[in-house]
Amino acid sequence: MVAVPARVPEDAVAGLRTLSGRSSTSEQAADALRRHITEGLLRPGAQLREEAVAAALGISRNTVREAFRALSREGLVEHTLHRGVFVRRISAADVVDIYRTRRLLEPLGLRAVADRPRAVAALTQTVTAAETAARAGDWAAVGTADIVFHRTLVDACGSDRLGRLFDQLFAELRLAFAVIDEPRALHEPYVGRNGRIVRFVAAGRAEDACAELDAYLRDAEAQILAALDD
Amino acid sequence: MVAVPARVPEDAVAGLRTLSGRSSTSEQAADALRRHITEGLLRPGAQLREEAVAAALGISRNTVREAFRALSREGLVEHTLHRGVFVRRISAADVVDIYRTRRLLEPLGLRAVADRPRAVAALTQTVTAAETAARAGDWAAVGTADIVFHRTLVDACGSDRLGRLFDQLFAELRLAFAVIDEPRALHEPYVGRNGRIVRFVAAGRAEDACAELDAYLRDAEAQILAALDD
DNA sequence: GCATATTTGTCCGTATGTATA
DNA sequence: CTATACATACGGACAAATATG
Repeated sequence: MVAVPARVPEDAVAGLRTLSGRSSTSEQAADALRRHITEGLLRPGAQLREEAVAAALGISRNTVREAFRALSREGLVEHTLHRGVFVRRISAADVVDIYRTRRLLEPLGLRAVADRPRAVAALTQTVTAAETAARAGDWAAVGTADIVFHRTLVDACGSDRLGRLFDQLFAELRLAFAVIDEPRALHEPYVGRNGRIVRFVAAGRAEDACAELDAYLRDAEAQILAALDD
Repeated sequence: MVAVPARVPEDAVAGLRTLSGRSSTSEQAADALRRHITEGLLRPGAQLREEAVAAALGISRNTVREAFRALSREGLVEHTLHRGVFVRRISAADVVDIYRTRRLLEPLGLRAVADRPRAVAALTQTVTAAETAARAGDWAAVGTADIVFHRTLVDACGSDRLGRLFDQLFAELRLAFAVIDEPRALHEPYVGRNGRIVRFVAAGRAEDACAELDAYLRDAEAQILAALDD
């Protein structure tokens, strides 16, 4: 048989789940690849070879290529002509822009939350979940709770399009997280800070909450940028 | 030969320009379709039949399908399983959400502009261009100048991702504009209002500028919603 | 730098299923 | 209900670009 060329391991794509459902095959393929990427099973920079993906999913190359086009528009993969498709590598400039965007938008959500007791309750709940997960040492769950916290903030703006922008933005951030091997150092500090934010809001001190949020975002940005240098 | 079925006229796609360049064929096809849609040559609701598009562009159906997947992610077309691809129809709910988003984000840009004389100059220039076009009766150019004005606002935020969100959002708005047959009634009122906004900013009255911007956005939303009811 | 192998890009033909007149 | 047009999906083919030894 053929010697495995393996610039990238042949089984990088082996665990893709079997497809089933009533959406189109290419959409199911895109879903499977999306899950694999966001769960960190496919690392940034890894190449997705058409034939390997097609074989792993039991579908044709043409259908795989359709899935690639969709994922490319989502920013999860990069397409280079005649070279192929690779899991997106997030640059330092991307991180800077992502956090600039967050610092602009999340305060809008925070001020919207201030008027809504139910939103404050939802935020409190995610902080509690994060604290529980942190005590259990489940840093992946802590990271998820952090994302839910900030997504809840944005949701309070009431704009679907802003919500979708943030989903995409968080998907990119996950790609940056994937490069960091220390989930604890990454997520632990922010459990307490989210708690402070929500307590400020609950106390009606919206400006203090915004200041804390801004500090949180600046520190998180600096931490990821530092981790990206290696 | 085959009788033309023509739920949609066969030549709806006939004017697609010939492809050429150094990007992939499917990307060039997507570009050509994107231009046709944003320029209003392909109306919302029109079906893009694979074979017709492939024939018009002189490419294969597989390649057309790849282009469709990309355009679908951009929100320019809608994909319905086993029915095909249609130019996106913007709903009233979409319009409401789009303007909600604009009312959240554009004030951020307006406050950022206030500190930058060069940005104020750029805004002034687009207003002048709009006034010139209005005197000439070129309402398409007036519409373009309006878009440039508000895009300049958002640009002042300094976030690429916000800029891209707005590009997409304006692309959707163009789909809504395509349903309106009176370009003059649509664009004329806003030439003067953009002028007021920029004069407030130049005078250091940022809050007055924001109030005028908010009123502008509410009126524009109401006008489009009214036109959409028919 | 060159020859070769691999992979992508693109096309075609075709079979099957689905929605609509 | 049937017929038809169309989308879905596959597999094979070949050229062109890229990677490899």
